[in-house]
Parts: sequence; C-alpha cells; structure tokens
Amino acid sequence: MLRLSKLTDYAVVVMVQLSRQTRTAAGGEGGVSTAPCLAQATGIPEPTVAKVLKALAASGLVSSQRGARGGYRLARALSAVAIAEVITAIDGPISMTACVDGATGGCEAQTCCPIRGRWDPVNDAIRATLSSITLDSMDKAFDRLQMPHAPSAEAPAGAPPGAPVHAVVNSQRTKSASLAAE
Amino acid sequence: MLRLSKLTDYAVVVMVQLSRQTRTAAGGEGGVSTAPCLAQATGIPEPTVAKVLKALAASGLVSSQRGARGGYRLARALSAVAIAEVITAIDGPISMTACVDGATGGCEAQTCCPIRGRWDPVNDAIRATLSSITLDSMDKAFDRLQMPHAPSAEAPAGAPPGAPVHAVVNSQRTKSASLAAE
DNA sequence: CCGAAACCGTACAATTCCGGTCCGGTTCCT
DNA sequence: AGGAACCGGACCGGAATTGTACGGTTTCGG
Repeated sequence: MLRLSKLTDYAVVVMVQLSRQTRTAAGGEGGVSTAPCLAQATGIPEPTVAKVLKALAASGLVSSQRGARGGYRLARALSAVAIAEVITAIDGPISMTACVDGATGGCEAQTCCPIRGRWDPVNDAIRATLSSITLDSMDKAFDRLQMPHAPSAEAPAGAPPGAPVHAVVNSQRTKSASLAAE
Repeated sequence: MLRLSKLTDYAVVVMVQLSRQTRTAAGGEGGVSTAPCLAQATGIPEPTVAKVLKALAASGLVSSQRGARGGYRLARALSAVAIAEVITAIDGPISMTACVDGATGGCEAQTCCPIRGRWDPVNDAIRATLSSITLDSMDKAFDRLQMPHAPSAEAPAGAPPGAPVHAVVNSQRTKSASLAAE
C-alpha cells in the first residue's frame, strides 16, 4: 500500500501553511512564523508540529531563528521543493525494501536471499517520480478543493476565533485502504 | 521511506520461483507447484507462502488447483505482470495517504483536513511507474546478481539435499533502512 | 540587567499495525 | 476410501510509528 508516514503528510501541510503565512505576513511578523502559530492554523498538535519543523530544519528545507520573536521560514519557494525532499527529510531515504545498498547486517546470506537488488530499478523510478512533483502543485490542488465550501476557510490569519477543529486529521487513516481489496 | 510490506516482497519472490519451477518442470510435476515446495525453494516459511499464494490467487495472478497433485500455476507470463498488480494483490490499492477517494469515515471534517486529494497526483504518478515495470525485469536482475557466486545456486530441482538455509530471509529486514538516515 | 519567548535535543509511554501461525473444512486425485 | 493440497477464517506476539513531555539554550524586549 506504499504507506508514507503521517509525519510526512504533516510536513507538507506545515510547509504549505508556512509559505502562506510568511508570504501574507498575517500569522508571523514579517517573514517568520512560530510553531504554535502553525499548529493552530493547521490543526496539528503543537509538539508534533515542532518535531516536524525540526526535521525540516535539519534538512535545510526551512531555516530557523532562535530566541524571542524567532520562528521558521521557508528556505526556498514551494515550487523549488520536490516532495521527495520532504519525504527524505522526515522518513529517511526513499526505498521500498530496506535491502538496498549495502544493508550491512541484514540478509547476510546472499546466496539464499533472492531479492538482493531486485527492487533497485523500482526504487529509482519512484524516486524520479517523486522528485518531479513540487509542493506548489499540491498547494494548487488544495486551493481547488477548498473552492466549493468556503472562499477563505483555510484561515490565513493568525487563528480562527473559535477553532475547536483539532486532531481530526489523526483519527483513522490507514483503515480504508485495507478493506477495499483485501 | 515508502515501505512496502514484506509480504509483497515475498510475493515477487514466490512468483518468480513459481515461474521457474513450472517452466522447467523440475519442482512441480508438469505445470504446477505446491506451496511447501515453493517454501523450501525460497526459504520462506510455509504458512507465509501459503498466505501469499492465496492472496495472489484471489487476485487472479496465479491459478490454483485443489486436491491431491494440486498446486499453483502462473496465470500469465512474468513479462505480463506488473509489480503494481502484485502490490495491489497483497497490500491493497496503491496509495500513500489513505485519504484518497471517498475515505468514508476518516477525515469527515473536510474543511479542516488540508490534505484531501492533495496526494492524488502523486499517487497516480507512482501507480503509473509501478505499472510500467514487470516481474521478468526483476527476474533478470536476479540472474545478474547470482552470477558471481554459484552458476546454479537457486536450486531449480526439488530440493537441495542438505539445504538448511531457511528463514534467514525473515530474520531482520526492516532495520537497516531506519538506521541509515534517521 | 532581567524576564519572557521560542527553538533545541532527548527520552518516554501508548497505540496501532504488520508479520507469522494455526485451526477446521473442502476438494480432488490415487 | 484415503491422503494430499488448497481454502477461509481467526489469533497472538512483536515492532514500528505516533504523540507527548521535560530541561536546556539562545535571543529579543523592556
């Protein structure tokens, strides 16, 4: 089913949201946005947002500014960030079998393990595919989906006043795929 | 990290092995091969092989023949089977977020879930990539890897006499990917 | 100069999911 | 009639991911 981790999903959301806030200067104060602010805007719990942001910063996808009035800023425009980079930042290198490269320790009996290197072309193809899609295309898809209901429901300002919408994203996610064809 | 399940990996191995055995009429007896035979040839535990074979048969990738002297047979040649089909047979439909299609039950608050449909282009691209690679290309890669050591180490005959090589494939596999970059 | 805000790094507990196994039943050839 | 093999389900254990918490450090603002 090719699951990518939920954190990666969050990372994409956070980066898109970060782009909007720093661009409109609504949530941040002149180019940066804080983790709590992003958490409230996206509905993702604060510690999780912080964790994602940290991993993103470690990979250089966002730059951080410490201290009071600190925050995060996109290192590049969304159109210059491939989702492959985000996935790599959160989940590590993109591969499907873990039997890639050296894999020192696993499958030491090469003569009996019939899968060594077998998935390499697949991994390369997937990697190429993921590298060709940038974040802004997903942002565009987002806009299109939001159209029917609310013209500006994504809350570009600091916070929607009531905003009890939280943690609904993490309820159940992986269930629907299994019941469909198993 | 894009993990695909270990079962899918096994499925590929089993299908390749099944192709060899039914083609050379070595392990089976004229076109079919049994689950225990495949288990011994591949080193995968028998119940697991049976489970994989069952899923494969349910999807029409292999055909089963019940009763004594029964067994499994490839429904199509390896070159006509895309790995996307194998993945779908074992892991369900290919998607990365489970928030695809209707997803009745999950993410009922569309207004707050910013990821609805966002991964659709990615899923489509991955699906197309996986549909363009067939099993025989992986079989070819297998041959190339086996060359250096043994000319015919894959044991095309029913069973290598001693053959204590078992269950080494399932010992540790998912570990190496995590230590690589996390 | 001092306090507050925000990031930083690590460690930890809970949950969910996957991998692997087993059972009784049915079908079919010998 | 008997045995061999598939069939369908459920079950349990282990592992990975998820989500959270805490103490420390850096920097700005008053």
